[in-house]
Amino acid sequence: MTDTATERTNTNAVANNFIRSRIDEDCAKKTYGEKVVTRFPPEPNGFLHFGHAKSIFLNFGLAQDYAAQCPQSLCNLRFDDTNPTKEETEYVDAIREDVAWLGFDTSGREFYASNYFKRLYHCAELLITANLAYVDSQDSDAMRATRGTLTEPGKNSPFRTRTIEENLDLFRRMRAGEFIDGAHILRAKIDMAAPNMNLRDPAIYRIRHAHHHRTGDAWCIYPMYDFAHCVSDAIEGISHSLCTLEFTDHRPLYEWFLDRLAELGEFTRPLPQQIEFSRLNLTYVVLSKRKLIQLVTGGHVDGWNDPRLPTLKGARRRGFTPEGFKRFADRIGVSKSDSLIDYSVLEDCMREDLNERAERRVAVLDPIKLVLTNYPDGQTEACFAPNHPHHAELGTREIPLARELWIEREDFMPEPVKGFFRLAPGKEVRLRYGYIIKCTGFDLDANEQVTCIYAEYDPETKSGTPGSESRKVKGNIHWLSCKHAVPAEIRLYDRLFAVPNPGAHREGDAPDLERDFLNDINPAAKNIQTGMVELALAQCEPESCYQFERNGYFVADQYDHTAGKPVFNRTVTLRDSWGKS
RNA sequence: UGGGCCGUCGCCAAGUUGGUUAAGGCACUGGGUUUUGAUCCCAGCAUACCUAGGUUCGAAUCCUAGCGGCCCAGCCA
Repeated sequence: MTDTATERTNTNAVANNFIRSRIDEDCAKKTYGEKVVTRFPPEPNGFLHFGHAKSIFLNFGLAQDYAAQCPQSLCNLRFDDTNPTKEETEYVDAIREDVAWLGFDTSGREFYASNYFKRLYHCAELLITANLAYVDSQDSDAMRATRGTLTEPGKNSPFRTRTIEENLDLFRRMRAGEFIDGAHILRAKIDMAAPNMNLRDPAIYRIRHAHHHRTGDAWCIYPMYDFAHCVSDAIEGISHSLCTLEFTDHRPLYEWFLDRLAELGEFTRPLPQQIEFSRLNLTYVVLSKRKLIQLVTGGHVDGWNDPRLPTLKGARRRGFTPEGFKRFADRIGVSKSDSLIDYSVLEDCMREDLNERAERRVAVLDPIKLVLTNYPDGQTEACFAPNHPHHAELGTREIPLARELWIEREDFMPEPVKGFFRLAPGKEVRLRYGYIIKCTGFDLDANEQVTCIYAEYDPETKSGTPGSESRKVKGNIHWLSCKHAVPAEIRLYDRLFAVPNPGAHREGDAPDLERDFLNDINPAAKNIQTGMVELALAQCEPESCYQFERNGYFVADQYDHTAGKPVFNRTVTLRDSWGKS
């Protein structure tokens, strides 16, 4: 193990990974001089999701970390906008916001593949001139038919032998708009018999008479990903171009383009290198763009920022935090093996972050009335609760106690089961920050539902007073004075899907059975109810995070929360070793 | 059955120019603190690195043969 790797382990910092090792080598050899330049290259055709968060922390994090030893290290936000039929400005703005939300300032380092259209076009002509690209006039069906299969080589196009002059002429006319979509296509001249399908004369430029969100109608031909991406990397001086595993087979093509262009004098070495890592797989969610779109357009969720959705917009509204995502990214690491991360890992990361930063408050989510029969009617007294158990400097706040209180319905059992140590007839429990009480009875309605609970308090046991510690009770429940609480809309969210792998085969399924992931949606993932909260909670700002004691972490809704109508979303519950067993 | 990538504890993941006892995190289990069944603290947790052979004084690391998983036949990215 290297010294730096040992340090990382000892300081419990980010673990070493194969990408860092590669970069370390390049730094040691000064391959790229004093810089490590990465890029985050989303296509602006959808919203960013949890998988992108992994990539963002990887790319921006690397540039940030290496800035210490390689001062010129940077990470570019680059919109990969080479397909005008799918991309929109709306997404560009949303992506920029999400990246900023995660904590990365992209001002001054915002790039677009479309900014390089002229240069890309020039590179294409260069390849044609070098007899390394040709205009094919077969239609897409014919191209598919001659591409061969995984086990059989393809056949050369009849247009493969066109002269350089003819190719140049046709390509220029393509660019001039003389042809309709699909009439011709520019292909790299590599090898139709290559075992790697990507090398069988891949398409470089296609005709698309479409309006581009940034270049308007200036172009009617657009470069393909494989061509645009490597050239964009080279133009921006990217040193390490990180992408997911499915692009591994594209690397030879990435290198082919850049090597040829370097030989032709268009780029100087060192050239950027592509390195692949495995994409994020998470249980209980779907992360494919197609499925996400289906959920939104099919009305299965309430828009792209639905708190149930694994989009960054949804996460923010759910109350997930950038710091929580950072923890998550560090925890799952980076490698090339296919991994499946349990959703609880993400939830734990959010809990850990929120535990540290969220002030405590009291909310009764499913209120039932408790009457202290020996407490004077009309009397009110102050109880004091710390705002954070580990941070005394955050102070305390006053919580008024009176005769009639709201407590959590599930904190009372008329006939307690074994191990239940909250309130039950004849049993004692402490009102958190208040007195010890003893249950003396309860009312039932016609449906045998508990409607009211009665108890007597012990005046000698008030929290914080001398002698209050003399008697210990195991149970400790939260409460709110009826007169001093306000109703709030409480949105209880849970995992979007009811099964770990939505849409996947299950044991016992017929081999040919096709399951629809939509059928695996968890109908209980959203549950809206009215609870009672501390008075001051209504006044908080949207997006304020709190721990509602004994209930979980909640956030004031980004859009709907107002002082007049408070709305809180449950981010994640507290861990509960009682509920488990 | 073409090519590429991967296979180390329940989940991640170091280690892979062969060298004594296979990092770390999460989960889990046990104990302690605690006015949140939360948090926090302490301890435990792979004679074993997909399998089988082989090379070697010595192999997770090298060789051979298998097995298993993922990706690729868009004028998408």
